[in-house]
Amino acid sequence: MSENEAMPIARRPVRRRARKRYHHGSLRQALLDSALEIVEESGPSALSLREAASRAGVSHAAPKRHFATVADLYCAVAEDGYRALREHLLKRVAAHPDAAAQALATLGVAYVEFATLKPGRFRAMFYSGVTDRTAFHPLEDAAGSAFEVLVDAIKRCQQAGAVRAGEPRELALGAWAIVHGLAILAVDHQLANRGFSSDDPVVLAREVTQQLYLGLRP
Amino acid sequence: MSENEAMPIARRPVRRRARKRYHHGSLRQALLDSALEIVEESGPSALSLREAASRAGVSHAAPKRHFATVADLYCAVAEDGYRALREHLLKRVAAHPDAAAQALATLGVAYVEFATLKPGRFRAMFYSGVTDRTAFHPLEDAAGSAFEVLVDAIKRCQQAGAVRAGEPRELALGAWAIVHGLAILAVDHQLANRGFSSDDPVVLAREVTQQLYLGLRP
DNA sequence: ACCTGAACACCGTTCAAGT
DNA sequence: ACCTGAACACCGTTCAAGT
Repeated sequence: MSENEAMPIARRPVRRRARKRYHHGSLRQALLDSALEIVEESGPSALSLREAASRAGVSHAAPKRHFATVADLYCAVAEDGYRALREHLLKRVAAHPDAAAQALATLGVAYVEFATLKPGRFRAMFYSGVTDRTAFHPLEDAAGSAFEVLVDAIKRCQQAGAVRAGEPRELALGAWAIVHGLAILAVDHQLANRGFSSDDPVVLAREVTQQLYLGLRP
Repeated sequence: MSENEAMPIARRPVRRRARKRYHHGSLRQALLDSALEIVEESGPSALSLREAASRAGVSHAAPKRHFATVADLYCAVAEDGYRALREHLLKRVAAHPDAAAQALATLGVAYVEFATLKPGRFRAMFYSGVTDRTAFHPLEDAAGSAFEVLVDAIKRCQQAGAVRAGEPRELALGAWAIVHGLAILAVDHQLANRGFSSDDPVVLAREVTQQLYLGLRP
């Protein structure tokens, strides 16, 4: 919005600091930090190599060595996002070391909570602009690690007799789908004005995870 | 990809046909058709006013009267998509006029089926590039109408004793979230190489809707 | 009312050149 | 190895001008 007009003045000190040495030293991380700023400020579609370079205080062609194309920068944001998501989930789950069923419910709510805390980052993680993300192995690994947190929680519930028998990964898919669907709909403002019991996605997440646990049948 | 190189030759006849009259007559529809072509060919991020104008055989500034900004074009694609989605859902549900529970299950599978049949269009409907879609009332109305199909199916199930008591809209939200999450993950290639029982999103949709119906509890 | 063509400020991407 | 600056082909958006 109006951040774009104010930006050249606001980032001058950053630019000077970054140019003390010709070799930046940690340009990759600086570009990633800029990228996170941009998506959180203006949404995933506002992310560009040139703007990230500008905020890092380097020329528009400088990112090339670190991010060959803009898709690489998007994937780095997504990878970083999956790592942060995993950390967030583990932190929330740690509060329920013994209660397996409660840990699973908390996990679902925490997923939606993560999305609402950093909507720009979450939307960037699932931004449809990048089609061939399966080619980026670090991203695939980070996404897989986050998913395993959910699979483990399902397994623990089964051992505790709190979840019915079945392939844990398959059950985890349903649990992922329901909270992911809710989170994506929430950050894309698709849930507004539709007569739901609350406007808070986290409250809706509690309802919806409960629905999945109990089932729709009478 | 390589469609871009071949395009100028391929669309010459269209251009001539469109320029027979100075006034195009139905430029809005022509631009929308071009837009659907583009998103299905190259994904939602490839959509642009200039490319749509070019395919419709008009100058790059011609869309202005019909779509003031590129966001308007995205919203028109999304609105059209919701109408098509509603039609698809109604068509599939019509096969089960008496069996309320089976109609509900079919609805969920049909949602994912729609996404996989027209992935570009489906991704465009939920493309994060447009942030303020709530301002576009025709889009909101079309989305609301599609959601009502699901709410009605839930109500019928409750009347038939196939779904437990509760606010129908709230139950519909959970059902929407789980199939929407699965559909989005599928069209964004997030389900590949994760060890699920099938690579077919429609098969997974059957599993997941069944999970929601039965519940995770033992 | 509807469309054109020039104009301007952004992009991504490439490449020769500098350190 | 890492960064710069010029260059080119795309965008969105505006605006005076044509029909």
